[in-house]
Amino acid sequence: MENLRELFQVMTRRFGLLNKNCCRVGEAEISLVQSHIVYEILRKDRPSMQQVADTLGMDITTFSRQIQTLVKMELVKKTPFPDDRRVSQLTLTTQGNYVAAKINAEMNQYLNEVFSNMSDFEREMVIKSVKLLNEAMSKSTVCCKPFI
Amino acid sequence: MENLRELFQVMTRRFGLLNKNCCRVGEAEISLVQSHIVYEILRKDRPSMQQVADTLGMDITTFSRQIQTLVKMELVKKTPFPDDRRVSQLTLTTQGNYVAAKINAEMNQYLNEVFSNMSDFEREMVIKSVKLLNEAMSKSTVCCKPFI
DNA sequence: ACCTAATACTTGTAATTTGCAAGTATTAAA
DNA sequence: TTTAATACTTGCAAATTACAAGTATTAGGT
Repeated sequence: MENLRELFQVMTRRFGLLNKNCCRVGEAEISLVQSHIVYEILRKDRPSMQQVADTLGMDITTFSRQIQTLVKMELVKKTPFPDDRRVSQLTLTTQGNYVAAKINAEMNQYLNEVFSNMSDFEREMVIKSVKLLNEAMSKSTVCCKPFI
Repeated sequence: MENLRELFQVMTRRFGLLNKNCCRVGEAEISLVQSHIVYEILRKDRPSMQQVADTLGMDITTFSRQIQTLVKMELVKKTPFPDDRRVSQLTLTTQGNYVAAKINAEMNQYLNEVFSNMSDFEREMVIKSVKLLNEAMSKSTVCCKPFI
């Protein structure tokens, strides 16, 4: 059998680099982790800090400080949750939404370019495969902490 | 069309977390970036610093210091290259090889578990897809700096 | 051969990021 | 009503990062 790990290592590294390069939006420059945070806040509905931190596998203290910076940058808003005043609900500001959309567009542009090098059949196969992988990984018991 | 970016974001995050969790080898604990470095040194034949740094998309100064730590940990050896004394050739020590092998084994164990949730057909398809993706990404002009 | 430029790396420094310990505030459970 | 658990925040101190500026070596032009 060919080397499975090598295949996946190279693939994930490429995507990691992609994420790294795609976080400059106009004047606002956000880090890789910050872009992941913004992405998750967009995807979920008013999530709590703990929720997002768990999803991303981040230490809550590190996360807390990252949120502080994002709030200062006026990309994220923290509102106390009325039903349980310990928790803060996270939302994106208008500017935050803009930044998220911009990054999203860049990523999709890249993905489309990647897929443009494939036939329709191949494209379908790859998409199906990624879905399969995601499902299979979520079933795994070996790894990893954040069970998304 | 379904949301391409979401699919890939989730997949790469999972693999990222996997890498993060899989770097504890006995007493030696190495960081995520260090494990990437060790992996690349193993894969290449006596690479130079610049080579590995480029492959990983790391700043050479950051890389230099990471190598210093890995040398102190006795996982990596730096030898001056006779034909060009500016360059240092990187190799793994015995212990370095052991650590690399251990991490590799863990990763493969995880991958095997993931694949055990699939049929033979699906497994073949996924592997073929990852290969396709790697090829397509390497052809892209949009991204990313390190052209591996 | 000789001067200049380019390459391969290293160090100074300063900012950012990280996580453990230990804190506060609030809610749940006994 | 006391105790425990949860959701976060701050005090640190260590690790990581990158820009600027350095050294050493090699390549190129004349």
